[in-house]
Amino acid sequence: MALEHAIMVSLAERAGSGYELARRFERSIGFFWAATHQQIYRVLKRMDDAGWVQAETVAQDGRPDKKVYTVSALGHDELRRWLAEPTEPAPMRDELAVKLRGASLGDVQALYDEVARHRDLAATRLDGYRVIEKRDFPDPARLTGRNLHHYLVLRGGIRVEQGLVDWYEEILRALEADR
Amino acid sequence: MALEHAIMVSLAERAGSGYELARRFERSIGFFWAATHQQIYRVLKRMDDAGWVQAETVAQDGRPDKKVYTVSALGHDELRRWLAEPTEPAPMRDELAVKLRGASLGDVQALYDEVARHRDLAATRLDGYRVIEKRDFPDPARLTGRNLHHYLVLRGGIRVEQGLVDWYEEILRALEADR
DNA sequence: AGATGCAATGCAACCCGTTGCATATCAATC
DNA sequence: GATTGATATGCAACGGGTTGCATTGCATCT
Repeated sequence: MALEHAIMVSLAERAGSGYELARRFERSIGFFWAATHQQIYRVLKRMDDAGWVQAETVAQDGRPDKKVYTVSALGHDELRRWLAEPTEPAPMRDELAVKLRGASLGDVQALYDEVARHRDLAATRLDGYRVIEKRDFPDPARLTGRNLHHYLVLRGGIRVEQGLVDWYEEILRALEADR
Repeated sequence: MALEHAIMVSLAERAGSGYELARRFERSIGFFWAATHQQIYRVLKRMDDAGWVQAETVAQDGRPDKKVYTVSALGHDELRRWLAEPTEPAPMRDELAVKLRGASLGDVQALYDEVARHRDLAATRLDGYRVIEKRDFPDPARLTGRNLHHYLVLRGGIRVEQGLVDWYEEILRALEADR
């Protein structure tokens, strides 16, 4: 599984607690690899047992203690091993596509509305990505190394969302013409 | 879950056995909702117990018996209920994106090769979709109802794969420029 | 004659993700 | 004074997906 490795990639960039990781997964990393705090805590513990990360308890004033995790040498070895390993493309899972395929067995107008809703959701996410793109990568041609890689991941998110928006609008146009 | 409903959508189009369904999931339906034969057999049994489908054992000569499943009235009710229900967009899961984000922690050249491999895989899938598009939907403007819906699902597959190919090529160009 | 492969169905074990719940501290608000 | 909300961590149960294995019959290939 890749959750361990996604967490280590994030921790290698900057050490952090489970709670902080959960918030990172809601933002940047979570755009292409989702995880809840329960998953993260469980996996962090497993990785601690395996020696991939080390925890340091940090007392804070005005807040509960936190455990700040760092990737160990063993963890870095594992990360390199995993990075070198080939990755199989994940099979697609699109529930809306299943509903579209079965649309004529139910209420086509309801599906139309649902597609419009998904279009709006995707357009909102796309806007969010574009804001990050302009804010964090104003001059993409000059990027190198890690920053370039981060930018390219964001580009993937933008392309996927744009593709979805275009698809949803094609569906809406076609369903209107079929009414 | 949607596997039950994906199976019912498929069975509503045409009755079939678990084995036949497994092959359909390798082709058309599986493009946007993957399932193995073990999953399918298990779920078919569950649906039979729930009364959503009915099985009829059919003897064949030269081949083992098969159980041909049909969607029952109760199953159609459940399908309509599910189709009317809102669908939440599934969170993305892209392992290659995680590796790209952590690329500088490992061998960047190996990642380059891996991206090239994924580009080739996506391009092959895309070609397959385009063949189906030309063969089964030569005149998309005239499509209506169920055929239109099937076409629109295929269009989604084409758009997604094309988006991936474009993304992978952007990555390859950028990594070359960064060498 | 033996091996491979396809058609056809199924069990069992394991892992992962989801959901619901629980707990504690402090700040800010009502 | 009580409630909400953020910070912070965690357990337990359930359900779905994955993987490995098992069986039977026939056809075809070596």
